[in-house]
Amino acid sequence: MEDLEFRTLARRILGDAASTTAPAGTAAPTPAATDEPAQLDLFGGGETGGEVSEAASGYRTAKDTSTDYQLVATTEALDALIEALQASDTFAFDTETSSLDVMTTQLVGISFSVAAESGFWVPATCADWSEQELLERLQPVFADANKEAIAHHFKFDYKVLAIRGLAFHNKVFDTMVAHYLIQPEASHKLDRLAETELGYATIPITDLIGKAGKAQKSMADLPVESITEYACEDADITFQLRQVFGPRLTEVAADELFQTVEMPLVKILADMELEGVRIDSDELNRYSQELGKQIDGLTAKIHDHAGQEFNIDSPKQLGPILFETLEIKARVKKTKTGQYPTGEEVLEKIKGEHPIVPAVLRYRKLKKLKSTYVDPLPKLVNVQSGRVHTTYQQTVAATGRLSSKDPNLQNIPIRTEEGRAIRKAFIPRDDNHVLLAADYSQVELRIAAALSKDPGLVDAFVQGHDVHTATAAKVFQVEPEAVDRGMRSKAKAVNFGILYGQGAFGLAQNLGIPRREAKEIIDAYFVEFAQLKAFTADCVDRVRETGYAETVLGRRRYLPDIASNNATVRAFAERNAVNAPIQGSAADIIKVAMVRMQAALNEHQLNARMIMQVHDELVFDVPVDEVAQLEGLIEAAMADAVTLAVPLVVDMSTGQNWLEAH
DNA sequence: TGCCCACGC
DNA sequence: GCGTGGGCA
Repeated sequence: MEDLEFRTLARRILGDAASTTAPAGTAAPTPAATDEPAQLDLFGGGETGGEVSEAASGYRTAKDTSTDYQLVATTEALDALIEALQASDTFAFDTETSSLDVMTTQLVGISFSVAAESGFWVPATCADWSEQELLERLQPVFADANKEAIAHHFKFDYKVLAIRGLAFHNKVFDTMVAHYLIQPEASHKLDRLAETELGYATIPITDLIGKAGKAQKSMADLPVESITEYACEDADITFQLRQVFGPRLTEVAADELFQTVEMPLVKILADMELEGVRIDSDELNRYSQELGKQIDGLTAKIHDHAGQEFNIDSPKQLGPILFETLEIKARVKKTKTGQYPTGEEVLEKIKGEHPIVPAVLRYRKLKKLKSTYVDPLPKLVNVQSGRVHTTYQQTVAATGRLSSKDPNLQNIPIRTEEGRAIRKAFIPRDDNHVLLAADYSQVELRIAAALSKDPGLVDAFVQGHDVHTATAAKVFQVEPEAVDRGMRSKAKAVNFGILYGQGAFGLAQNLGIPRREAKEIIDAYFVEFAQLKAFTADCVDRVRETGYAETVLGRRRYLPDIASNNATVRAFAERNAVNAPIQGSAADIIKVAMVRMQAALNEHQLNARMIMQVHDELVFDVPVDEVAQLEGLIEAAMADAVTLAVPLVVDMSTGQNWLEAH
């Protein structure tokens, strides 16, 4: 790769940028018409899979596309690139890193593209600059609020650069999130989209660093020149995808959702992840020891009962012990694999038959707690920050929800005493701070009420009544004062069932009652809440007509299975048709609240930080003297996120740990 | 690697 | 209904 000739560079870029158009034929993979040889041949004469994949897939590749990919490794070349970036009102970029762990990765370089089939690769360091010097040169580009930055999975690149002090003020267009709105359940990987949307097969990363395994190299191990084509291609493809997805977002009526919710949210999530959550590792380690002792005790007890040692974690071994050795009579049939069922539900039923059973149940609970939460959490604490830095995934849940991983902060136990102990280990940054948890009360049921306009349900919320008690009163035809716990819990189960599109079978299973009784309850329910019933039917009808379910902000979920000939498959789609608008609207609402809340924090220049999102709950790390002010801002941001036919109610509480903050 | 189970909303 | 993750086979 030659050093670029910067005098001609700007002219060439500007010329290209001026004539850039969205590529035609975005769907069908069309082999390139050009017989022009690729500019670069990094891999020698046909040693790699380029030709193979081209032949096999029919997609164009770098080899048969005339591209202008340039290495930028001199001050003159960098000057020209920055000039080109400043002359363009939009640019795509992509960071290359040595690993995918943002907190520890090295920055290898950044690629840019301001026009289709062209790109620039800028190594993080070279003879002419250090990493910091490079970022200082690029800072004005990223700080330009009038410029659009395009990236695929922007959150990752943003975090890598933000850690290094770069300030971002560009308008953001994340092609991954855009595609998530266009086709939520499809793959959003860049390589895949290059194929399906551009008919182009990218250079496999394995061509550079080898296949996964011990011998796999890191991006940082390669000579910078050899990365040029690969890195430029990513920025180029990203640039091209933006041209395709812009109009597509309009077609699916998702412009506003994208611009005003999802794009602002990307940066907010990134900042939450970088901020992290402080964990009391000592507390968890103590608890781990305690759990370990209890598990050992239970293991001995269980083996003692069984009269032999065996693997309690293995259903295959546990089954025969329970039902043959100990001859516990189970009124259950074996599973299709010929094994005894040992699920919690089964064991719960035969708890009284033999003392080994409750011991196994408790053993499982504690083992699960220890291996899923107590032991892994301290290992995920970043040594520098002393906090866990989760990753919020914005493009995986089909309904529009976020998900959280490494660690998953959205499934930390709360229901049992032993589980709740884990929440005690989530603590504020220091003695001067508290955790503040703010959660939407019954948000999905309120959405169901608002969307259906069912008078009974709407009334209960408008009057501020306990919705499950109000439901029970109607279903069981008694005064609200006469509703007992059993009635309320049954009503609660039906309310939840509605949200999940669940039928009599599911309800019966949940409540442990005969299916006939479950059906009676549901029938009575739908007599009282006839409009809610009509709403669920409308949801299904609309999906049949349009092909998709839709949330309050117009987020779509396509459900082609609604027309399936397979009754099971079709029924699943029908449940989704009811659930997706409800669950998805709840996701929309809290996302809006997060955007509003971050704006409020910025506007008032508070030191409080939003640090967690758990579907209907936001958690803040707050200086004690900001608590009162913050509560007012949260109430305003969350309760008024959208206007519905029922009020949104927000419950708030503070504490010295996450458990206390509930 | 896929399946089952269990945790959250 | 929507997820993530541990452990077995």
